[in-house]
Amino acid sequence: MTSDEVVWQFKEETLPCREHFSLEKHSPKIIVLRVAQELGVQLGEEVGYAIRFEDRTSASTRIKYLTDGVLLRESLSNPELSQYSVIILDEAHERSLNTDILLGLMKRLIRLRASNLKVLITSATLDGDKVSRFFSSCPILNVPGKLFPVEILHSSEPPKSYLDACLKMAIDIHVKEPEGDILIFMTGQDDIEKLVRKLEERIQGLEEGSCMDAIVLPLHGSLPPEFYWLLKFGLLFFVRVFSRPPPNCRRFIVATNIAETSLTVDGVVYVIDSGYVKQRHYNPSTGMYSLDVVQISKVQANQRAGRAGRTRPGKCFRLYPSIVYQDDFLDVTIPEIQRSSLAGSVLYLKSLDLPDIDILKFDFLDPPSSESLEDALKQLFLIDAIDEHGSITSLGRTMAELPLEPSLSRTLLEANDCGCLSQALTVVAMLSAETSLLPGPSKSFDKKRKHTPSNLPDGYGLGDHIQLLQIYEQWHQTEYNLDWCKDNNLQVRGMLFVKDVRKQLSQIMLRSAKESLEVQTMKRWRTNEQEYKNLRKSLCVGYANQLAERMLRHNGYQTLGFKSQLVQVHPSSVLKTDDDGMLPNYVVYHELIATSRPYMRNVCAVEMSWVLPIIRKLENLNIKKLSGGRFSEPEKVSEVENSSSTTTSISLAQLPDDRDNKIQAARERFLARKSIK
DNA sequence: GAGCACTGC
Repeated sequence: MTSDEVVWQFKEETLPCREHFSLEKHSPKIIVLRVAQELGVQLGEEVGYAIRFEDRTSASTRIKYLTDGVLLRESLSNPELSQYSVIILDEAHERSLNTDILLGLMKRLIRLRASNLKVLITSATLDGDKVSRFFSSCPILNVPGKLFPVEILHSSEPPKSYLDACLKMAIDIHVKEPEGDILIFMTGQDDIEKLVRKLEERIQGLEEGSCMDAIVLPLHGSLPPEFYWLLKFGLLFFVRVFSRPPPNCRRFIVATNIAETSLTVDGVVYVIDSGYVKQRHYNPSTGMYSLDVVQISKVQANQRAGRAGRTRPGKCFRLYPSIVYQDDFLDVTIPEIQRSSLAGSVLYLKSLDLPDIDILKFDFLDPPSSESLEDALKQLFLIDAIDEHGSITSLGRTMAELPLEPSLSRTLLEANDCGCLSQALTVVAMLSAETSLLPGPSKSFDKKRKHTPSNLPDGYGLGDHIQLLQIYEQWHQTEYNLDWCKDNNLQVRGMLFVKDVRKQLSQIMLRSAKESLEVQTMKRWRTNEQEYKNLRKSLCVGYANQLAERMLRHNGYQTLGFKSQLVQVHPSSVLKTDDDGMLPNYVVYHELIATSRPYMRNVCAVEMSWVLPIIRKLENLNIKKLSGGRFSEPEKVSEVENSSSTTTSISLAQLPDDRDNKIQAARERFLARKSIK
């Protein structure tokens, strides 16, 4: 369950207080409040909820609302989920990684608990027949929607520049169509800001009195959450165009796909759909993530159109021809499970110890590629979570209990042995919130300044992890002063999240902590030199699969792993060169991300003596053993033969080639169009 | 020299 329409259907006075000003996090809370009210019971008694940092349930709870992630955690300690007699999986069409795993687990549970468990899967758009087939032809219930009709109009040909096309279309609607807000779907913050500026210019250029007033509002994830409330209640604090408030004022809302499902804006009558979305995609053969602009799916296109028909009949203007929609768009969005690294999920499933389940043949609604599973096994082996036969180790079991990616869990366990657990907890928590810490490109600031524009520490040049640690330590010394965050350009929301995560991880680690964390915290918060070293060593163990070696007389790096890549340190890194201008010989990285080039983001210097045992382990890696004979090393013949022979030897379903081609073609078309303007 | 769609355990 994520933030939901229901949020917006409540009156202001029923809203609970908002600690951290985080709206999304509390939406289940609001729904559950309504249910408790209607049943006339106290929240937390018969009706309760559980979300990441909060459990409001008791022994008397009969209806429990929880997120898919929390339910997965629960099945870790009770795989039969015996405390529940009915499980409703909501929003299944969103196909989150967690929901997909739950669908597989539910299929097994239904078999095991046929007599005393009922499962209901609800979905706005998911293909009912497919799910029914998956669950051995279970019955399908159709509940008709309550949307008003939406007229869909396609452009006759693809635009040369979709930004300009959005601009023109929006102005056209404003001049010609009767009142009603306009929702424009763009791909990212950058384009949104550009379009907002252009729209404002154009609107100001319109003849006074020729049409109604207008206000242009951006809507994307990095806006402060307070903004959503203002948007909701029509309070116009972004009044830059016309100061006169509604009713005689049209809102232009320029949004990312956050407005597709997560947020509903009342009053939208017109939708402009660019047909594109930004999507993160993991490539298991390179271990690299990329954030690409891709064509949306038919499901997404229809979801966007539906946003026009929530209050009255509306219109959706698609900036692409209907033939493109018909022939080029995928039917459904690629589920997250086919776009992510699976190390965490595979470890989780292995730790469940289901005797009747073979992880590599796990029954997914849409199975991930075998390449992706193979990649996950190799990653897990290198960090000692599974042994050479693919069985989970006791270390792996502890790792699975931590709500972290396996590399970070491994780092914590190693740090526990090295006496720097407190520091590692901080680094790991900081990394969990990393993207929401720094407010991004500060255009108003001096661009020539390097790296850390403020008084923030520099990690002694040893790397970004050390810097993250130092930042949190400084914040700690101000007794978590929120003004300090603002002064240093750190997002308050992000820092508070880090504090929550750190606390949660500490509690889980307490069970296996070598030295009481109390003691560690009592020690001075200033980390000493030996602790920095131990911390880097722990990171090296955790990131065994994310190592890189500098090339000779060159500051480029080569990743050390099953598939070597040429990469560079991301320019935002605080890693420093030595007196000869050279970067460290060995580094670990948090993430490989392909943007203009393949970059290592969040880099930390490590020593060769720590790297050698890992290289030895890499040499012993045997995928055939790891997968119980399911996968085998590609035979070393020619490149072409090689790839065809591996595909045929694999029994699991692969991504259909056709789909990959479609995605690639769409990306190329988009890039071509962007470069034209 | 570069850039961050969206969730959330």
